[in-house]
Amino acid sequence: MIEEKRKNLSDWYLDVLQKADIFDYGPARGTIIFKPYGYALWENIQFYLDKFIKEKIGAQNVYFPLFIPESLLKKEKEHLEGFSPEVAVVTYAGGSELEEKLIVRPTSETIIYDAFSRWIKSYRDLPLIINQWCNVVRWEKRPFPFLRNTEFLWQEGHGAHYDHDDSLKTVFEALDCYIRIYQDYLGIFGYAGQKSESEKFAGALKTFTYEILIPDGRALQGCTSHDLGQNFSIPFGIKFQDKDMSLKYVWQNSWGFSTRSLGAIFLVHGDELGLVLPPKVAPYQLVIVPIYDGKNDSQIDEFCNIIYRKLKEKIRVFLDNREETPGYKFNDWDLKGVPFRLEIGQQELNNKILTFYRRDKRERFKMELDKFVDSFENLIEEFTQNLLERSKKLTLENTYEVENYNEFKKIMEEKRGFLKAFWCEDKNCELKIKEETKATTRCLPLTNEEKDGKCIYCGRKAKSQWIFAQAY
RNA sequence: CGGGGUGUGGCGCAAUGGUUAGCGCGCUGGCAUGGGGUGCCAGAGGUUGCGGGUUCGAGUCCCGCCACCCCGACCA
Repeated sequence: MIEEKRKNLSDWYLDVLQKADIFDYGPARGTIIFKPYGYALWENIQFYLDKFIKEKIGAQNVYFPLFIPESLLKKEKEHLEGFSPEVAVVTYAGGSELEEKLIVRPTSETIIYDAFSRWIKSYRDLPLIINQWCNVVRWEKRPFPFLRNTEFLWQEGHGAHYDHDDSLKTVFEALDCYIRIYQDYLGIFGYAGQKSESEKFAGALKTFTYEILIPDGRALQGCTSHDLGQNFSIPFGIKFQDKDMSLKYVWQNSWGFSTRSLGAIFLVHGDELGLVLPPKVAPYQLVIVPIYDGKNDSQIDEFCNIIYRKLKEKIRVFLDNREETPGYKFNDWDLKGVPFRLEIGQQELNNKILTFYRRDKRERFKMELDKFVDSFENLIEEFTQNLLERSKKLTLENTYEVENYNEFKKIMEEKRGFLKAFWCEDKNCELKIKEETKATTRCLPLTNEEKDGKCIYCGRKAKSQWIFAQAY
């Protein structure tokens, strides 16, 4: 809908990602292999997010087991019901049937909170905030690389707090970290907000999210941060003795950010030449392409090597001296989405002014090497902002404030996108809208101000405009 | 699980029931080229998804199975 050249976004995506050496399919359905170039991207995101999690949220990293005894998963009813359709279960191991089945974790609330119940005894033990980087397995009906893998990588953070306010503070700190990663590092705009009752995490009081518009008009849930209230602490018996000697249950939260974010990067920024990777997390921030002429090849090589050594200290750089034509390499690096390129040939040999190229604008520019190195931080900041602006523009241009249901249906049929509409917050209206238009509530934006309105579906009184879209 | 589709070198495809299953991309070796997917030469690479059946003869026809893909319900 939005970009002519990406009419078939799914084909474009699968084709480009495989050509760009991001991933390969795994042998089991719904699994993928992260190839070095794809995995490096995740490692770089991890680097920044991990720092945020430790410094801004105050969490410590841990690692819990992959297997969860079935009895633990059963302790919280809503959680169990939410996840049981998509869990993988080990029933046979070591040559015989297991006495108790083992769940391959779809998320780790239960196994972590079982430990919390033993670790937390006193108000002095609070808050307890931990985080783990791990894989989880969810048997999705229809897998799609990065956006819905059977197995995916993420971090999941878990906080146990003295009271609800303290827990909520962490809920919003986590959400804020995710928004900062998406906006300041990945250049991806979205709507931060609260999930509806039916869309929230199984077992949570409230779920907060960052909803991203994909150029085909559908919405991607970019992360989640849950206010768990005391829904888990009560069944798991996570209680502490307070100063006044009374026993109290902790207030909890959990929050996660996954490799789905890579899918968002590819889909939101990519163009007809291929990927456009945000420079702060791109595996290579710059690639040097030597352009040989058959006469001065050794001098060009030497010159490239000097520049390479100099850039290497501050920039993730790759020197591409493969035996391919320059045109081939240009296209290859455009496809792989490397943010900057430096072209070194006869013209540059005895010259201080070098030829650079930036992927987002597809423009060449001339600059002295030292100046480039000195202004690199600013350049990647500006590059990221440019991506964010584009993404924001796309999102705003495809956000429609609608007041009658026919218009709503028409937009969903013709172009999709985000639809902002009053909703009475009755589940039945939400369900009917989904059945009739495929759109579900994505979130109630945090910036929402309550006012008088009428539900887009039933016409009854409504106080807030929700964001609707077709979910990815 | 429902609806549709496809299985042939690594990938994309071709092959009226009839010799030794072809082509493009990619890969290997070589020569030239080199500022936006360059050209030529020489190579390597196959139990046609699996199992039956029909036939003088099956990639091709029939039956069964399996796998994967697309569309829906589920979903970070």
